[in-house]
Amino acid sequence: MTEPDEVDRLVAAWRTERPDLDVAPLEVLSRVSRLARHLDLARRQAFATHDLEAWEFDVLAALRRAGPGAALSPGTLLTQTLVTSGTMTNRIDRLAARGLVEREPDPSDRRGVLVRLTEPGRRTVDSALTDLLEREHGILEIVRPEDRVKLANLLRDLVRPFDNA
Amino acid sequence: MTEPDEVDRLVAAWRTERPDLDVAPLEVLSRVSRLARHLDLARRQAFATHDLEAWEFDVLAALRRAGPGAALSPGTLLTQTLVTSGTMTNRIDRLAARGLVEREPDPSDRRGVLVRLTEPGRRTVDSALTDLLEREHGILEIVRPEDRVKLANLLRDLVRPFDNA
DNA sequence: AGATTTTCTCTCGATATCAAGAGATCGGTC
DNA sequence: GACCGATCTCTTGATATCGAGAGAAAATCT
Repeated sequence: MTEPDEVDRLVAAWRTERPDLDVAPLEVLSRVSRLARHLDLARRQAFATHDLEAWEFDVLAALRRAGPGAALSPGTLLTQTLVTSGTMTNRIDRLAARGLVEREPDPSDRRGVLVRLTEPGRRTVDSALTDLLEREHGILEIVRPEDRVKLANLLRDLVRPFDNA
Repeated sequence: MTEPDEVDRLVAAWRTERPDLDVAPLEVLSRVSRLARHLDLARRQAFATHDLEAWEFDVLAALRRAGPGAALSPGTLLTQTLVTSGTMTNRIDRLAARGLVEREPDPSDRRGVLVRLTEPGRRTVDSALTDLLEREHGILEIVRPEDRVKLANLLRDLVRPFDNA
């Protein structure tokens, strides 16, 4: 251990007040939560340069990953972004108002709608992703390459039970 | 690597659509964000048994860590929980309405208020923490004890730059 | 002392989200 | 071929949060 961080202080405080409990899990899981919070802020900053909110990127990125010319249903998008259907309707509305996506009727299901990335939408998400990855690369630089792999593998083990369930 | 997870699929999709980019950072940082999301849900479930919302726990836990008989100002609480002052006012209102905390005037600053944990509040946060740690211990069981330490140390290195800034 | 700046909590208006349900269509079954 | 549950998107109402600012008291400066 090098220098104590906020979680070290948190854990120490709990050990004083609740010496009966084993608070060791916090050493890992509190750091995961806190790091995620900081990453969220960093993402927001990276996207702000491109006039993009974090939620906008999430939706555009899902469409971008689907490949050129692909169009996804709101249902698919909401399972990928983990929001409710009402929220997704609202998001698509606003993205369409900005001209970043288009809604079109699903030819094979008259209940359904397909959301397609426009050319400006593609350009926006592409440049935002480039920026984001640069910034994230900078965050990881402090960890040795072989430790990044180790980290990725351990985190995969921790996430898998949730993904499956 | 054992079996692919959601992030493996995400990374593979980006490598197909954006072969020009180095998406390796996502292997670590996307997993951090996703794991944090799942941990949030798990926390909510653990607290639901105690009729407690996650935000209620955050406030009560900060007070509990301050030690028996301690009372904290709203200002201190909001730096610890990273919300705005308007939000903290609302939270204290509701916690006080439930009888879990009490507001009292700050004897040394007439602008100020001190928030104190009531006895029911202390009991509630204590039992919720016990439950939470049990659940978190279960989540970490899949990782070997020495790897938990490794994980904690690597995560500390990643978080530290943010904590300092 | 008086004046100015800072600090502290609370109020208010706007907004994004969720949960629940409506309306329409699809897919399978009798 | 008509029902009937399942599925899909959108609407609506409630709520927690944020951001900006008000009001009061403290700290600082001249």
